[in-house]
Amino acid sequence: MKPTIYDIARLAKVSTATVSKVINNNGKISINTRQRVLKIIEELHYQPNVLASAMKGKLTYQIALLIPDMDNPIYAQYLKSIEASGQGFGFSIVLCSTDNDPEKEAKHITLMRQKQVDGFIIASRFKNTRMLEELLKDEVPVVLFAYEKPELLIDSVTVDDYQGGIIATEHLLALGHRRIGVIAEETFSSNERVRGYLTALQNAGIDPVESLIMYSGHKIDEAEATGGRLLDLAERPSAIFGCNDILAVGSMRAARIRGVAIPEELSVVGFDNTVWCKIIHPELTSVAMPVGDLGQKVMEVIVNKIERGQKINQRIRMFPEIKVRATTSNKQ
Amino acid sequence: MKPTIYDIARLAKVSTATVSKVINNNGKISINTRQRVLKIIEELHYQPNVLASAMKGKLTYQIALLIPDMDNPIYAQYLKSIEASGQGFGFSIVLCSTDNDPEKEAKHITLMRQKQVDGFIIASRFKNTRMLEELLKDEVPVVLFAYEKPELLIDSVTVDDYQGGIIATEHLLALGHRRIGVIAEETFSSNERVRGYLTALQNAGIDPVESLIMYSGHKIDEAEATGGRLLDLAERPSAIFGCNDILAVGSMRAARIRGVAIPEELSVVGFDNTVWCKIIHPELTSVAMPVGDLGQKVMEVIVNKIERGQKINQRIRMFPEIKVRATTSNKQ
DNA sequence: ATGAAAGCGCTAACAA
DNA sequence: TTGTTAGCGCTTTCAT
Repeated sequence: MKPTIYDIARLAKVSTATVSKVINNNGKISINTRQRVLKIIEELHYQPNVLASAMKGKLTYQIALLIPDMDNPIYAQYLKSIEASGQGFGFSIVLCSTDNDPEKEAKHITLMRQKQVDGFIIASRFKNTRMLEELLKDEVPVVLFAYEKPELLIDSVTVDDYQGGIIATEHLLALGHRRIGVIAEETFSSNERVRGYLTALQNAGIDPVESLIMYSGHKIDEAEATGGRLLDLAERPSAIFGCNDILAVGSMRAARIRGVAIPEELSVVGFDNTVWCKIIHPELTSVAMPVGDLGQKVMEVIVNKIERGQKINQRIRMFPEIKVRATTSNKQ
Repeated sequence: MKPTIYDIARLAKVSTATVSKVINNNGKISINTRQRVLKIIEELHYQPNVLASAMKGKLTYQIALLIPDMDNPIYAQYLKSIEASGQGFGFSIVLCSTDNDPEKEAKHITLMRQKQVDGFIIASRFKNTRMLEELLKDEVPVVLFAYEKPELLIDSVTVDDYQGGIIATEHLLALGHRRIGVIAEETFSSNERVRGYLTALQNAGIDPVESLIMYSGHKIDEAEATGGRLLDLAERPSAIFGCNDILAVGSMRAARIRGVAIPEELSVVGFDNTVWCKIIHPELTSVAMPVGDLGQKVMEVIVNKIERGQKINQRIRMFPEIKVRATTSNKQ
């Protein structure tokens, strides 16, 4: 059997209370007793049972991360970043793939609450608003990541998507492009990026053309099809802004199929700056978010809520920056 | 306060024992009592506390997944597949990124044991053999995934890497290639794939050329450099087998830089059949493992160990198959 | 069919 | 400085 605190107490000839104090470094313990207890702990390879301590109102040091799926490489990066900063704060991450399914979202949340996780990080999108409201009502620590829910008073840590849309579009405008297509998804972030695109056009005194704004599913094939529709327009855009790298890469494929040269005949900008940018040819210009900092920040926020019951509500938006690569050039 | 089993018992005018039996569907409970209890549970939105039940010797329904990192897209796929089948079995996955660091491996294992996870799935590589032996000694359920440790009596679920190496090489041989380079990593799987490569050459009556077998780090830049060394050989190979897609894609980049046309002047085969194969141009021929089936299998194995204490040791190897795409063609 | 009660391993208030 | 003890929420044995 695994040794318990009782075994340690017995062998060290002290009470379990003393052992507990030694383990948790609180209360006053004489140096002698402490050493003796520590020695026994060492000898028996004693490991405190986190469950039992959580039962007494302590934390489980587990945070559930709800994320749509791992097919989009940016989600893998989110996960990596959040898990890494979690380690720094002493929290483990329980992964919950939602597949954009509100049912699954609800099941995960229910299950994770039964497992007494200390909080929830919800990444990228979440359909089940009812569930979110319930968490809020029950004062469960929740923070949204790379996602906002303006209608709810709920903390979030995101990149400034609107700003990102502006940056991407201004980059293309500066290269002389006037007819700029955009491919978006039906998500909050995507819409913000489109809003940035419109602002940038307006600032440049260009009237937005509705037919240049297209919506696509999140699979690469759908992106390719949508990019194709943009390229098949009677008056073809000279540049495309994909609201994420998948959408941009899909457009690049559509261009290749049609023999449209990138960047000579078509400039393309993506968003997320995933590794795809560097493996595709030509390398993709993309708007980068500071994923590492975002992960760090979201853990800070949720840990403050968990450990200090911090109630301050905040929407943190960090700045994106554009990584210029080979898919964008002056309009010819 | 969240309702406990006592609240339910009180309101339903039964004992906690009865409530417990209703929740767990065991013992004999009259239909009336059951209904009454269920109704109260419903009304209070009662959620049993998994911690407390785990304290009484039940499971936590959590499995720790140790995985090197998320940068390799195949790991993200592993994770996705394992998490999905975990859901099917009612187990959650706690993610532990090891970064190939034996210290981190050890820290995670210690921590996860304190958190009383029911078992461990260790994916792809694991350096800390001492830790592994300790788990085995303590009879903690562990299964290796996409990784084997021949010197230890430990269960594993993998693809048949040796066979995969044969398949990849035979594909190239069938296309008329004789001088085939290979880029490997210093891992068990990679070595198996190289072994398959050697076997296939031998079967074809070709003497392996030592200088055509190169080892690379796991980053794309390192792969590109190594691919470059292969291409800069006085007598350049007409085909390269990359022991994973990163290595293959790195070679493709090296080829592009040197103006070596793929597949006309160089055929390339990868391994893992990640999404990279479909986004790179030309699309990469790659050996695919049945990731979904592997994930399913590994959960089956570990859940049998956890729930039925199954002791049967087994190494399960599933069959790979090649997905032929555009990077391979007849030697010209 | 139902309930009383012990106890899982730990923490913390209180006593000594 | 150290120990006693009550309980966290649940399961399970043994009575009834």
